[in-house]
Amino acid sequence: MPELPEVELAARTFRHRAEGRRLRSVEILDARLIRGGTEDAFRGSLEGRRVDAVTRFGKHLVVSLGEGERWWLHLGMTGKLAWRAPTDESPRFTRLIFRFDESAMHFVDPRLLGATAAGEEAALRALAGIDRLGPDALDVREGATLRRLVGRSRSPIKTALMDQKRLAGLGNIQACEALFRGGVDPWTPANALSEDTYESLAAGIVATLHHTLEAEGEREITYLNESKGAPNPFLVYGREAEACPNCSAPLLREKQAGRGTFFCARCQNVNGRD
DNA sequence: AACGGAACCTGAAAGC
DNA sequence: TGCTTTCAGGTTCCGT
Repeated sequence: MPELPEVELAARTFRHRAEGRRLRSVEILDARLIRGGTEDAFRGSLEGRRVDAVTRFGKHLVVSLGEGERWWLHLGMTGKLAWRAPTDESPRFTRLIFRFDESAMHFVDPRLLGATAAGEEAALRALAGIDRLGPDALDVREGATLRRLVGRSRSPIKTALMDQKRLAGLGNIQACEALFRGGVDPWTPANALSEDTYESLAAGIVATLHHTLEAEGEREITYLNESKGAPNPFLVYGREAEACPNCSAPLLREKQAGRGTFFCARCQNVNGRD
């Protein structure tokens, strides 16, 4: 589930619920999420410590616990942080529970592709690969900046946008949405796009990130107590065969580097490949 | 160095 | 109905 907007919302909720509070206990239901050390070491690094700050880098969360101690979390593809009252039952697929005095944070992750670790800052950043991340996608607003970051790659622009070493935060959905908003063919090599195209693509990235933040922030509040799923907030993602919101042509889906790419052939000027 | 593809995991939905 | 295949919003490793 999580790309930059979801992780940003997770960070805000985390701050709201836990900043300034002490982590009382850690329950490990499935140790496969824990990296870089034993279960006991992980628990030992966290229990009794106070949450000073929660920071997001791309899709990564880093929690400052004081005295140089840090806690890293990555939600992978299916991870979620669910906050509940202390006595509430865990949601299905809860793998770890972090208990505070007035609430409990459940790390829910059906596919176990998420990860977490705790330890001294430098070691943790190396383990998590945070030093290898490109700039955060929310901070890249200029076409020229975007071009400098991804424009030397010969990969298709969609692949380049999702490369966290170039630009941190975009995943499959946000890349599809940004390319649609910018009117860009996802298969064009990144180094073959014009300056003007980078300008509209940068605008597309900013627009989709803010749109998703607002839509899902709203969802979180509105649907907090409802079991119903919210409507699809995206323009093209998950809308194969629906009408393009811009030109009404049927939207298409094709596999690209193993991931589904949703697009409008007309608005994004996609010609036959293969 | 840089790229495509498989692997890591598991569940839900679609297809037959 | 029940079995099989495909797909899923991520990252890393491996071979070319």
